[in-house]
Amino acid sequence: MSKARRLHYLNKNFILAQLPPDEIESLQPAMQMARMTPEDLIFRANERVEYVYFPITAMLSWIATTSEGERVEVGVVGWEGMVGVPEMLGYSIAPFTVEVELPGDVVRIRAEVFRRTFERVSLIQNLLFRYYFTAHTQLAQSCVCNRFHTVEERMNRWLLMAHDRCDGDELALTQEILAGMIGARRPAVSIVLGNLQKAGLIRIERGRITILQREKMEESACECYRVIREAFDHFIEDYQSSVNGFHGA
Amino acid sequence: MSKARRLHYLNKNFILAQLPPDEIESLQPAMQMARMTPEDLIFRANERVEYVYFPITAMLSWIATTSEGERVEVGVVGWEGMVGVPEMLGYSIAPFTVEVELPGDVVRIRAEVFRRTFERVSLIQNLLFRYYFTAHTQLAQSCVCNRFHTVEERMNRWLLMAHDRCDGDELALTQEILAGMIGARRPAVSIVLGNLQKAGLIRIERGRITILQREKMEESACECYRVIREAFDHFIEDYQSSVNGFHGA
DNA sequence: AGGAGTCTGTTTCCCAGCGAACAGAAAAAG
DNA sequence: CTTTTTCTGTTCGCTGGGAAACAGACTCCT
Repeated sequence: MSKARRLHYLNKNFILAQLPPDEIESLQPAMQMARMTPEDLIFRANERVEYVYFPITAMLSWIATTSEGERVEVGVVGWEGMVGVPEMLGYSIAPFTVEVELPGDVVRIRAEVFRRTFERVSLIQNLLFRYYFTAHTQLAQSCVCNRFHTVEERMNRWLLMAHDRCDGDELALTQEILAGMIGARRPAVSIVLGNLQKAGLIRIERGRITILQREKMEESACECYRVIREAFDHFIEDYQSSVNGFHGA
Repeated sequence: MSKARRLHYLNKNFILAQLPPDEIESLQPAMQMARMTPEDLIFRANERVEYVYFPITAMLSWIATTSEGERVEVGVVGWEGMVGVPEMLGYSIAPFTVEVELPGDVVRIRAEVFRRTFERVSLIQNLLFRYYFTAHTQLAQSCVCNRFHTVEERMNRWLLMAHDRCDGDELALTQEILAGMIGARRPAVSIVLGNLQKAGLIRIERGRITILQREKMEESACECYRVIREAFDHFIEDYQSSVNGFHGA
């Protein structure tokens, strides 16, 4: 799916956009739009979940940490997904830390209200499970990427994934944060970013990275980007066709 | 949960053991016991799923590969779990390769029969989703482990996880395979194993590794082992108490 | 405007582990 | 028993990137 096609969903969250009107209506009172920045907390691991979140232009990340304080991102969530799935099963405790990586809008729904949606079998339920399985692929591929690929490759992948989920070509983030996302040190990231800029693929400014030549970045990214993207594309296209089958549209 | 307590489930698969009698009965005709060895194929990524598998003494692994042929395990499945979850959602295509890592017994059920279980909300369905979320934790922690931990730490973790899932203290596997599991080269594994043997924690024989001092191995393993194990323990204990609550037992 | 705080570019040292290669030992095949 | 195959132990050079440190640049605050 092209970035252009993706933009179709940028004014709304893909999952919410699939909800039948009656389900939307019942959630409406507990639903609110919010603008989130990296300072805002989404979930802290092992703490109670108050809201489930459906990003629109914001990008969230699942973060895993070690007791030594090392951090690495194990998954990203943008307009195509949501966080708070455990709520579906009646778990109120977040298994991972989730942070805002790129500022933007989200829709959030109070957890206890959202959970009621799962008291019967529904379209949204099936959709969310499918989403979760897709996220599983993302996680597995991140595993591979972390094991075998260089800082350059991992960073390239991350930038492309972020670019897919943000509005426009500018990513508002520092090199420090970027390094944290891919589990590398800042100096390594700084050098690699410098090379990309010399090659004209990106522009670096303080606290901001602008993607200039996305196509070339895709060429030089590791296969992990493609694998993950295909999984998400499949999730979206698959669901659309199943809905079309349902409604005869 | 102690290894001793775990052994309680070794004669049966934990998930199957939770099934109410009527569900067992309806699955019975499609269910069969089989002995699997590492030569047997479970799933190949992107191919059709014929059976879902519930290991008993066998240990299976989800394997991710790169196009260059590098391989790394992204998850293990033993007596506590199952493979074939996508079937629950009507996906018939395996997202990952799954292999037999340690030979042993499994129960398998023809996929199309198993799927019927999911046409209505049931206990087993909730159980399986919970299992899948636990597997998610395992995957995320593997991500961290792959990024930050040494060959020695990763190998230690793997040996402990395998030990939790096998019958007895002997693991029937070559160093080559072990290296593949943790995404390292055999020489590195060979050296680390040699050190463990010198320290008296294991015994190495051709094609076989015997765990001699499990407690000491746990001490020297990275925290990833503990995190994953706690997630699985929680899965099992949580479900048991919810069932007890249900049945008043 | 000036100073504090934050972000970025770069350098130096160092090592875990990859890649490659080979020899010996155990098992399997004949 | 001999040959072949499959494992295991070990060695060595090389490199990506971690750890630490510092200077310069930008931003924001007062």
